[in-house]
Amino acid sequence: MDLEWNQCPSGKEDEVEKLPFEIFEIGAVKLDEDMNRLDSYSCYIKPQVYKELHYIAKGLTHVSMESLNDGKTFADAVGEFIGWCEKDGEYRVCTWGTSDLVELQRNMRYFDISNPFSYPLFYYDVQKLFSIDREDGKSRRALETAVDMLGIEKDIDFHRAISDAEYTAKVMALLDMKKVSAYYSIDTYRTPKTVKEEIKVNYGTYEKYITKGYDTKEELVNNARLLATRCYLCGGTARKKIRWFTMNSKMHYCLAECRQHGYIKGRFRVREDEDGRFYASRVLKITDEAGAEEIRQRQSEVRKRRRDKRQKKKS
DNA sequence: TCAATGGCATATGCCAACTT
DNA sequence: AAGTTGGCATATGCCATTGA
Repeated sequence: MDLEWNQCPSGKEDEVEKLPFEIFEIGAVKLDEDMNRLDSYSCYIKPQVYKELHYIAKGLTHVSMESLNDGKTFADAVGEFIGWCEKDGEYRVCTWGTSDLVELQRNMRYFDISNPFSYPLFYYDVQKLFSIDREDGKSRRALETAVDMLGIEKDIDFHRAISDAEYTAKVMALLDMKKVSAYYSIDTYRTPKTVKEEIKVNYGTYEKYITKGYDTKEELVNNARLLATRCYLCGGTARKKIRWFTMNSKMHYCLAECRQHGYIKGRFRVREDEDGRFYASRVLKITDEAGAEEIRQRQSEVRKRRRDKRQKKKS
């Protein structure tokens, strides 16, 4: 799936706060389990909030307001699109990058449409899968770059919803899905409300954990479930070698050790959801002596920096 | 132009424990 | 008693990347 959206043409001062980006086009291609192309979907949406195109969006997509005004209401478009998704049975959304599902749900919330997606919402970020399969797993390539690297023919213009969906599908079809299929992403537009809704996924090489939301950061970062380090391979307690520490209040790190599986490095990031509640997304990962040493280094650097600050202040 | 992520960096202030 | 140190927390900004 790919979306095109517009933003306030006259700048942030005049924008509608709850809707920084207004979706005006939906495009999608449906693949089966074997990556065979089954069907496609495409539609325009008539703008309700920003009635002029921002010059960036206009230059990128080359659409005209005239054609958008012939489009459907957002509610009709979403209803139709979700119907198209569901008509052949179970489906999984795949996008290039992480932003489309966020903006889609933000638009749904703004236009008061109940969220049709299952919870928790797992999806494939094809940009990430491409990186895991063909690069270092961390790079974030532009769709056109990936298309070039894979030698896919560029027979249609980029930056239209349906064409980018077609290209994303073609990229995905060329990936080694046996290798990358385990690496699905977790959408956090809707965050866990209760402990029961919390999300913990074991990816084999690492474990991801999304906590519920708390009113204050203090409550969050002092929470026992967040701070506890259990080995995700055997379930045993992993004793802390270095307790949780932070460099900037957002990223926290620790080092633990499982009796059976050795060093486990932990990191969590404090995040804020749309309702202003604080939650954490934590990753535990088995590491080796070198990885452990990196954590020790990082901690001593933080200490040294603070020590230096003190002395500098005195002199 | 605007949103988001991750990494790195700077500055500041309070408190408790330890050292001198 | 005065000074030092680390822990903890807040705020901010830069860089590089992607998305529209």
